[in-house]
Amino acid sequence: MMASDVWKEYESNEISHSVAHHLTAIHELMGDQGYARVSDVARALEITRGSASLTLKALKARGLVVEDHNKFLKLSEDGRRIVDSILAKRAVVRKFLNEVLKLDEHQAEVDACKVEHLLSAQTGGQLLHFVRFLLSDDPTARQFLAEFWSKLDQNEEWQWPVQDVDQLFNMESR
Amino acid sequence: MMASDVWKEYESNEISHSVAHHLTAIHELMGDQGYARVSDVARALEITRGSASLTLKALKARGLVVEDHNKFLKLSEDGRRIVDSILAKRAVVRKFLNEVLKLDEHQAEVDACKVEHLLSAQTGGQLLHFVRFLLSDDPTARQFLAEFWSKLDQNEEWQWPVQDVDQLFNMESR
DNA sequence: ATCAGTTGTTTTATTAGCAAAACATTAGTT
DNA sequence: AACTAATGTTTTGCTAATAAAACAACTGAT
Repeated sequence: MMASDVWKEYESNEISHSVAHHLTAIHELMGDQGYARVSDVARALEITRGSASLTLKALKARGLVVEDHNKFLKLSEDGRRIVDSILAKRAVVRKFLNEVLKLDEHQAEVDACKVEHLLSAQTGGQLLHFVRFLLSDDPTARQFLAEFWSKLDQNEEWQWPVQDVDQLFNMESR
Repeated sequence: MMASDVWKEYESNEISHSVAHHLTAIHELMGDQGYARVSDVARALEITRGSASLTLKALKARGLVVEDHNKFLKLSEDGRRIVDSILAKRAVVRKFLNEVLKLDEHQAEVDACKVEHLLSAQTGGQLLHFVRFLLSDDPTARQFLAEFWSKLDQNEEWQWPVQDVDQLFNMESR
């Protein structure tokens, strides 16, 4: 039986996927061209100006975005903090999917983009530790990865999804 | 610059979070009590019967749920296939977060629940391979995990998020 | 048989996020 | 000055997913 308080936490996130990308768009525009206006965000996200205007108005009300005397947008302290944590999680997940699991770059980017705003800080932090050690020059880590990758080549013709979830790990991990 | 076709793929998923849980609720109710009606699904998800009725009507129209002559619900072939893949991904992610990254069970369950319907089949499959090998009795895997866990205890007082994303992996993995 | 409880549906309303279109403002050009 | 382009906002409408409330139909007990 699924605990109902678990699945409903999906909506109780700090930010939505859309908000995450409005914020990161501002961040990247600031880095790329030094400023970010409503139209720039709309262009970057390929949505209409009207849509961006409404979303950004809400973000200003939430204190995540601040507006210049001349309609120039900027991330607030809180907004910057959120963007930092999202970009860090995205980078970690993308690196793990691409460089460890050997998924192609596009797939890694798409999947990382999908989950970046959903992972908790703890999960992101632990995953960072893990990937850091995994990709370090520690001989044990290197040997482990080498063995894993060699095994990967062997089960090329594998089928997903599996019929019986209970047998997913029916090997040695009870 | 973020490729705009990447972040918009979030909406172009096969199923939404809500649909995923309506379907898995039917699956689990069938296993638990042998049948699933609209009210049972609503109770399991803690939403109103009206809400469940509408969502399930849409799922019947999409051919993922079929209805008995007496309003009893059942997963179609397609519905069952979707539930299988979701439950498999959830199990893999939960196991990875809990047994490898050592996140507590609740956190692992919540995060797995959030991303289960978003991961591609390839990502889920590769992650399964990885976790299987990682938790197998292969001596290299065991040694690697032992070293990782011992390192985990050392950086207990770590700070997330990081200020500079570019320095996340600034160690040896360029 | 009536009354209460359960079930399923429909209608109305809300929220987030988008598009489309109308509108006002500003900037640049001629 | 006038014309054009870009910008920002507002309004209207759409979809998905919810709640709330009203309603109809069936079940069961007394």
